Amino acid sequence: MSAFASVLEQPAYIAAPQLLGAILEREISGQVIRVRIVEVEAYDETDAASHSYKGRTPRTDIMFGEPGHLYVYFTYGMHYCCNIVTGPEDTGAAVLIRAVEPIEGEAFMQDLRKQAGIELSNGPAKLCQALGIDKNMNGHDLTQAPLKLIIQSPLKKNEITQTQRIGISQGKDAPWRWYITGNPYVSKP
DNA sequence: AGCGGGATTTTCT
DNA sequence: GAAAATCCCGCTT
Repeated sequence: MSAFASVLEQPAYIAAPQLLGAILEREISGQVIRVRIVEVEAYDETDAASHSYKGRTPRTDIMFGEPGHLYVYFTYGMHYCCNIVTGPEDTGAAVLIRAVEPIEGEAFMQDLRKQAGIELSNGPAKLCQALGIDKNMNGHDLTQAPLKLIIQSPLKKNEITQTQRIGISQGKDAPWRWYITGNPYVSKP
């Protein structure tokens, strides 16, 4: 079994820390952008903060679908955020990507974002804009172009910080946020 | 440096 | 009708 499937078929809170350090490869307008995931949060249907908590709706349908697909949601009337659906299938689980670090194509990301430096991708709505992700990408299979997820070998435990999630009112107690310790693109340490 | 409002979709009360 | 897994801008200390 590939690393992709064996990681993502697990529950979100187990898959999430293993996605730190993974590479996202985006092809858009003939350009290639590559970034590294540096901050994630886990959500599932047992979790009051999750969109899937209150059951399956047209919007959350993707979360209950196949692991390894992309769940994009529109929020606050202005912003897109993207998640990686995890398993087991039909559990309404996903990992929110909160921050990424540019590796390649940073100049083109700046064109999409109209911002530079840390501001390129140190937050969930920011990185979606920098990668040109919108609702047309909802349900996309992350093994396929133009957006691929490439999972790397797991980071050492001392490179990862685990803490509580950000920007939610319910379920604040669950320590379901992970980030790469000391990485400058992390939205809030 | 820090607070407060605005933008405006999907869902629930 | 209001709140939400957010960000940005303008105003005040």
